[in-house]
Amino acid sequence: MAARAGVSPATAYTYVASKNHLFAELFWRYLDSGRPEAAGSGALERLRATTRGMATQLAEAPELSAAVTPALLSSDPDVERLRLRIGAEFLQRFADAIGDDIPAERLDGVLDALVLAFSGALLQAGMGLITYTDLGDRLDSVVAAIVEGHL
Amino acid sequence: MAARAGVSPATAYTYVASKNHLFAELFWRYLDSGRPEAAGSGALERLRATTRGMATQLAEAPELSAAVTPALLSSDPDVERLRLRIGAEFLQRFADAIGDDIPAERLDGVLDALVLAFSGALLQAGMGLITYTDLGDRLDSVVAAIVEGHL
DNA sequence: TTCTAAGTTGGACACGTGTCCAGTCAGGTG
DNA sequence: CACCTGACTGGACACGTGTCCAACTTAGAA
Repeated sequence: MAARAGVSPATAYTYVASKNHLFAELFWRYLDSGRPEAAGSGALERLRATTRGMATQLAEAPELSAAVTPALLSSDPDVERLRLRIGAEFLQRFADAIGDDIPAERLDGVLDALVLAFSGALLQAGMGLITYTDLGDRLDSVVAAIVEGHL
Repeated sequence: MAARAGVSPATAYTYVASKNHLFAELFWRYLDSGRPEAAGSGALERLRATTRGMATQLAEAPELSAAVTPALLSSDPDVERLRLRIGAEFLQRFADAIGDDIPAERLDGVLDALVLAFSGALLQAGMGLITYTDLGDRLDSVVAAIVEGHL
């Protein structure tokens, strides 16, 4: 990557702390570039639009998505920062999608379940167990299973 | 580890393919050693007993649990085999816990959500975002959020 | 006894991922 | 003009994770 950027490896390390940090940074910027404006009449519809949107985005950059999975596990402080930001971003998007369609006393559990399931799905895609293309369909049914009964 | 086993590193590599394979194998054996006999009167109760049991087990070997998280991401064929086995084991345990308390046409989605959420939780614990000790509580509310409305 | 096969070994080698540092170079400042 | 500063560089070095191989040991078969 340093070569592609026209600098020496040593110089590259003055911009990013590690390979993992580089991947995490790229992923974060890519994710951030695709902020959704998930509209829809109900929480389920908006949630699905949200996961669909993210799944589509990931499917459009499968190498990056696959590379970020192990990268985000690093204990590198710069990676940790981005990890938290990415996690918070997921949470925010799901919360926005739900709006106030789910009673406050159940919201945390549902959000938690959504974030964990989404992380799990990313993990499985990162390991090649499912393709990033299949992510969307898979998440549809999972999202439905989670929010059903809370609306 | 070779030194602890009293053999040379070269010999160790005749038994395991890689460091990742070693961790995956140890984790699988550890997981397999703690097969639950989750009994209970309802699916929710049995599911909670199942996740509780696994969370407790993981909490008792946090180093191993943390080590296996990145290890399982490896593309090493031996790791891949174990990964599938471990995933299948999770699925089986959840299916057993649910029994026939959830209608067949919804079972797949619910199981999928449970497995993904559980993987996600393992991931978060492996990254140090939550402790293995907190896993149990966290999973309780997530499991409830998922199966609620399907019973 | 001799031979064989399996298991084991030290040590050389390779690659990826960084770290470190002395030195160069270009651009702006006085 | 000389000087300074900050960015950049080659190259040496270090560590972890494996791979490979010729040689050695040992148990059991012939």
